[in-house]
Amino acid sequence: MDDTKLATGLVRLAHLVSRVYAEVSREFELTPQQIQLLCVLLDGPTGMTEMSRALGLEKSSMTGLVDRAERRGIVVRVRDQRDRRACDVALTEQGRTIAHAAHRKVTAQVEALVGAIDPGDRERLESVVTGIVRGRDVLT
Amino acid sequence: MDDTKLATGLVRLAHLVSRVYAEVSREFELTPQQIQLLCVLLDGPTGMTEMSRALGLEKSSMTGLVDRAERRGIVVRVRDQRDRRACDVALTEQGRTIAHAAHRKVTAQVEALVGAIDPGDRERLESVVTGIVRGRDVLT
DNA sequence: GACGGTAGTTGGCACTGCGAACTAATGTGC
DNA sequence: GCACATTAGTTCGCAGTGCCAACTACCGTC
Repeated sequence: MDDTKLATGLVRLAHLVSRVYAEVSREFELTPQQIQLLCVLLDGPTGMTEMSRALGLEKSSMTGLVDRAERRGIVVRVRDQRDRRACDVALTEQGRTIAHAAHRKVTAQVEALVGAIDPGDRERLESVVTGIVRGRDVLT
Repeated sequence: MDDTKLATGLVRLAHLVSRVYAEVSREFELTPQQIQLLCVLLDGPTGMTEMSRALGLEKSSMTGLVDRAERRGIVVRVRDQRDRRACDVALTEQGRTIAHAAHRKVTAQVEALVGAIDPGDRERLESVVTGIVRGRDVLT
């Protein structure tokens, strides 16, 4: 019966983290989605379809997201030579800078959220969280 | 150095939970925000201002959110008698049903995500997570 | 009874994300 | 070598999100 308690706690924690994400994004005058896009691209230039998988979005949603990001000068579309239908999206210099800074800030604030906990607890929590996340997601 | 590992894991977890939330919401043909609204209201009728605090939104954003939810018949605005500026938002019967069902589904899916862990660890984690979350949030 | 604060709304804006329909290039089978 | 299905990405229309600034209406107080 109370095996929902941990789940509930994790959901709340997730909401909390989302707020941190949103706040940090605002500081950079970007949306959380745009920051997320940047973070995905830290792994290197990526095609639209692959990114849509990584972000869990429809391809059609990607188009707009990348359009707006490009307009802001944080990413660029690079036409693929081998396959002229395709294009890779890559970070601009500015985009890369923001991506790193945002990543640092989010990490720091989440770390602060967790605060001081017993080192043993931290390790346990870490391994559980890592286990849950493994092979499922792509992000920051 | 590796004190960023937990933070990173938590960010990924947050994204994962958001997806669960989004999927479940879609099953009910509602948005995550609308489901969130319902869950907050499970604690009882609530004024606009208080809800905006609970959800971390501007009051003006609440107006639209509640408008659309009301149009869908899942909540109602109840004019406050004592203070004629104010109103409480309350669940309709249908809203309550959905709120419970959605809560169950989200919890179950997150629980499934967590998977099997040692009962002792679970209890420990529960209290750690609860400790982090305490007094900061309101949600499911 | 004037006046400052509070509850909620309005309007304009940029952005999100979906589905369906589309264009253009690629690869496959015959 | 060409018809055909497939794949990459775009376009369009739509409902919804969330901010800010400005506003209305009501409350409490002096």
